Amino acid sequence: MTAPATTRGRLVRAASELLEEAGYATASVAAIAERAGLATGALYRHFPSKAELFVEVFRNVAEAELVAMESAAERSSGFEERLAAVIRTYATSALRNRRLAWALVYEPVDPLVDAERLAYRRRYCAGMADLLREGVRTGAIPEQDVEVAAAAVVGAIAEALVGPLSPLPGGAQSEPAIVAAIVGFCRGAIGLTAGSRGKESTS
Amino acid sequence: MTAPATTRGRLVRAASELLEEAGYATASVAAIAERAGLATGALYRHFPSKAELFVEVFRNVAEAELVAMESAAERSSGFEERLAAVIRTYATSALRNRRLAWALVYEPVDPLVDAERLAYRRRYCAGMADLLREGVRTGAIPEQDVEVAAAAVVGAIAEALVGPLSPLPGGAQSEPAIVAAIVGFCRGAIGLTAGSRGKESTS
DNA sequence: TTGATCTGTGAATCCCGATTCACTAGCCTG
DNA sequence: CAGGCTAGTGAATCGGGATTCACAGATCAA
Repeated sequence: MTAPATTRGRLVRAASELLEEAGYATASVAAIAERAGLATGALYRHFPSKAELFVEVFRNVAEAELVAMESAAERSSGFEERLAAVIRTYATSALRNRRLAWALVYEPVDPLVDAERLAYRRRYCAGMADLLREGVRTGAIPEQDVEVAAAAVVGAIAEALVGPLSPLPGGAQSEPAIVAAIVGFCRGAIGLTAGSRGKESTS
Repeated sequence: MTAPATTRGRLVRAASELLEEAGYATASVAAIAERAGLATGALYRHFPSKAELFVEVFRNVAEAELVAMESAAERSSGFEERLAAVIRTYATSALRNRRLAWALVYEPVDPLVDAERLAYRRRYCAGMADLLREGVRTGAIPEQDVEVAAAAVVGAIAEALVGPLSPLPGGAQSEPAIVAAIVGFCRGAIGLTAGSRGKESTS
């Protein structure tokens, strides 16, 4: 986000940008190096392989994402607010950059990078499970299988936001509306009273 | 499922099997041909490319899946039963063969094959949206954004079942329990009263 | 029987992107 | 300034899998 002072930093930056713009597949070593203003060989002075470079890219992005969600959770108090804040944070960020979100969640990558992504998802899912557990403990939501519920919540958000079926491509809707619909969906899903469910009037 | 009478059929069969067993990446032309008892070149007598072969494979599997779900829906009456039947059908089949389900939903494939997969998901999602719309119309579930809800339901199921975070790999649970948890989750998600939510007792 | 067409063979070829490597340029240190 | 280090160059190499192709056998119609 700030200054890619070092060459290494510029490479990471270039790789991130290409990932955002055109996906992992298009982010060839040649392209990355060129964008960083280097020749292909130089990349290997800084990373043992393309995969390792992307491990770092993924780690960066994922870390930032997780931090944002954690701080969002801390900023709000009470189970319901926390849940909404976490979902909204993720949803908003994913919506801001769909391609990146897609790469982070679904896009095919080397096994090495995949491991990183998996770790990220696990942490995200674990965090969600913790949150749900808290809700169950305090009686905010009914007894339930929090592991499955957490996975399902994560999946629901991901699919609704970045999946190939996501609403925008087809029947355009405003982003806030989508986010609201998702929050409502998830609330109901885990047993909170529903509140608004996105669409107020029959269209 | 029945007789791979024609050579073409044997190729499709072989490709499906390899897809199930080890995924798209491992299903090289050489491997497919070998399993079908042919030399690599022969494949090209029947399909213009590997991708086109897999388009057919995907189409077959997806078609069967959709038919199964439709017939499940028709066999049951009333919104709640229909919904449960559809989810249970999908969940059960995915659980029976996770690898295939994964390939069908997430695994990296050529653009050509991807288009086929996308079409399949769209149809599935559209079906779900129709079902939800019916629910809204009959008053079984509250007014809501059925498009987003349908996508979220599909995503929740997929993630909970075949996603890398899915419960089985880690903390083993019985399949029926997972299916039940998912059905409960989805019921709540769209605004049905929850009923059982999978876990009856605090573990 | 002849030859035309179809199906199959499998080694050779192509393609394409990651990786290597011989070499250059700047820079610090004694 | 020589020697040694780091950073960088970009063409050549490598690897792996899809695709092609020159060459059979088999079948069938005339």
